[in-house]
Amino acid sequence: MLFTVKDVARLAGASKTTVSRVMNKNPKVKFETKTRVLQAVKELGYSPNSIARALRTKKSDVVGVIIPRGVEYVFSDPFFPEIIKGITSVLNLHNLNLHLIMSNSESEQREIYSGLLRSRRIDGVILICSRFDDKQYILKLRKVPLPCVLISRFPLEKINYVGCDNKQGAYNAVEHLINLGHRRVGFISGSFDFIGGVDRFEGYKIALKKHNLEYDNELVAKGDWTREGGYQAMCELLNGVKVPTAVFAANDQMAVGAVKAIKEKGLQISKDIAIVGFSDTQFASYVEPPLTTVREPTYEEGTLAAEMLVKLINGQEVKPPQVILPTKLIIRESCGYNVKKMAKVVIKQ
Amino acid sequence: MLFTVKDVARLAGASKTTVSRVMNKNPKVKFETKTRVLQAVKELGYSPNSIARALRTKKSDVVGVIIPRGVEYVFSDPFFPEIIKGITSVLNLHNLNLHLIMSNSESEQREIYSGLLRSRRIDGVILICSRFDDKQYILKLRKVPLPCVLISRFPLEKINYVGCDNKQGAYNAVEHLINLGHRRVGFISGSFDFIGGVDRFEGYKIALKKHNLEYDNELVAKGDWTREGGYQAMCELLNGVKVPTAVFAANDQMAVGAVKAIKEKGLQISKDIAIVGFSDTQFASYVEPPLTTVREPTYEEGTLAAEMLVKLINGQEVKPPQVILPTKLIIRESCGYNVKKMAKVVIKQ
DNA sequence: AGAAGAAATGAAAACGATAACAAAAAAATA
DNA sequence: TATTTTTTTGTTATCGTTTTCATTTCTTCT
Repeated sequence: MLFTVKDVARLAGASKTTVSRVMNKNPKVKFETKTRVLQAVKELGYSPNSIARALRTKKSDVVGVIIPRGVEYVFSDPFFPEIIKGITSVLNLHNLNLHLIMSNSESEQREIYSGLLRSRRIDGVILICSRFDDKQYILKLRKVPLPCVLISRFPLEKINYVGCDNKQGAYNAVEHLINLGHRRVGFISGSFDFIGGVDRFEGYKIALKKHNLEYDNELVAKGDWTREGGYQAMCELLNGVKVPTAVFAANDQMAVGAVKAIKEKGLQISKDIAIVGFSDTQFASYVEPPLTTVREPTYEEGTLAAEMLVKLINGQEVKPPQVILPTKLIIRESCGYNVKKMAKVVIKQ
Repeated sequence: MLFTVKDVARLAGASKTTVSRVMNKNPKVKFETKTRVLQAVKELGYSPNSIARALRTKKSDVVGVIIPRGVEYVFSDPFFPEIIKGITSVLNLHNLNLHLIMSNSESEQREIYSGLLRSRRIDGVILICSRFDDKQYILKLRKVPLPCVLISRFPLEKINYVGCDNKQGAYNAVEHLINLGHRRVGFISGSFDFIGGVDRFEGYKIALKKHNLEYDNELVAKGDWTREGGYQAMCELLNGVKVPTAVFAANDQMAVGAVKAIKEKGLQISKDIAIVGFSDTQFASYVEPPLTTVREPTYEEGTLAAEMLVKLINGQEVKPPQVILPTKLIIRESCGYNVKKMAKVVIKQ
């Protein structure tokens, strides 16, 4: 049996208002009545109807997390659970609930935006976006309007987001290779409809420039974020006129594919061709040899985004509206090391 | 600006009730008035307040998915996103929303059960359970009461669940090894607080028995589902008095760890020691050599559970209340093959 | 002790939808 | 045309809270 304030009020010999005050920890209730009410609450196992409360207060205490179709796998594998864990850790702290919105198709996606966001079911939204195409949805969100935080940098003004520094991360990876003595550093790109794909490519180019190496189209092959794509791209590079001595792949999956291609060619990783990945997904360390890669602070992206959103919902100001978290180069065994430069390099598990 | 039925009614020159009827596709509205109302709806960009509707109808159109702390990683990696994808694909079809409940601690877990489930915020629950300990929560759920479907077999009567056939899967894996000619088949177990851990162990033992091989404690080492645990367990086996010629690990992560240990010992996978994993996670195919493993139909578990729950919510009968989905042995390269038995074995990518 | 002020409590309205019932309009029948 | 039946529409109550405002009770001070 489910009870209401009315039941509690009757049992405690108080009014509905008083019961409500007790439930909401309003201090203007005499200690004695409070205990009487709490006793009744306990006795009946009463828990307020959050729907009714939401209707009256116009606050649902629910946050929507939107995951556009396709994002969860393409980029990196434990991305999705990790980011959700980060988000929930913060939301739980604030007694907020999480609505997971995962569209399986473009049309579903559209419905979500037209219906759900206006249904007052949600106090704010975290949008895990990553493609330039997501712009249309972001603009719609703004019109609702609903507090909103993106996960991933996005080239739009006046928007809240938290992302990781893809450009700098890529830069560090490539610089690492150059510091090891490599002059012919190849790149296996992701697709360029992804923001991260473009940024990582940028970082690659900037690193070359900084070290006076000329950008060479022959050293770049296009992948599609998958292992198979990485494998194909590496084959291209291996069969090209200029075979690179080191390759930076825009994510770990492709790096793993590249490793396979290199091995099949009878070459040795790190000795013949060094390789660096991006994201530090689990298989980066599973592969033989363990992959040097760029670690993305996925969990922190989740927590930060959630914290930002909570502030927005509470009408507080969000200090820097846009946050780019630093990445970290994780050095394992896929690049070996140049003895001359060894002082600069710390081998890490 | 957000509008209500009242606004639409005024603009369309109709009553609130009529507007409500149109929104709910009630057929008893004259075509002419219907179009007038829809015109007004469009003009104002009206969308019903789902909170108010939920209060009145006592249906929130929200389904809770509970993921107890720790489950998402221990078992197998893409488990979590894959199962969620399966669930959402069905829920979206029925216009149901998904509340993701992820507790970060035991105390949070407890709060969830005492508060959220009674808050009428949810019409039903999918509980991704896997430990015997989860029993307490299941029992609480029953008391609420709230339609509920478990993902994972659970040793309780009169409960709805969908799981995969861990026992048969393990059986098949071990039988495969035996068919290849192996007589000394080892087992790396997971922890036994997990239902799947016990079932897979059972399957191992049954397969031995069926083929007249005696169970031998010396051939069994305890892991903890992690790669590191698998590595340690394999080391134990390798240093034991009876070194197995084949090993079945209760999940892929441990299998990968075992592979590492075997390689370090200077032995060759499949030639010296064959190995089979469980789950067919992504790294099963990433490892060198690609792992023979048992595929768990994760996505289908999600869809089926969601379909069952939808039926329960609608008061329909759920035909078989408990479903065990079959697994599939994926044969790759970690076991090689016995020429004599080859006819039985199909090599697969 | 009585008045003024503060603290605690309660009655009634409101949030925005739907449901039950009643009434009006249209169609069918006599 | 009058009457019955059917279709369509509208009125009012309701879901379970919180909020506003009024009232009561308790303190404090002269």
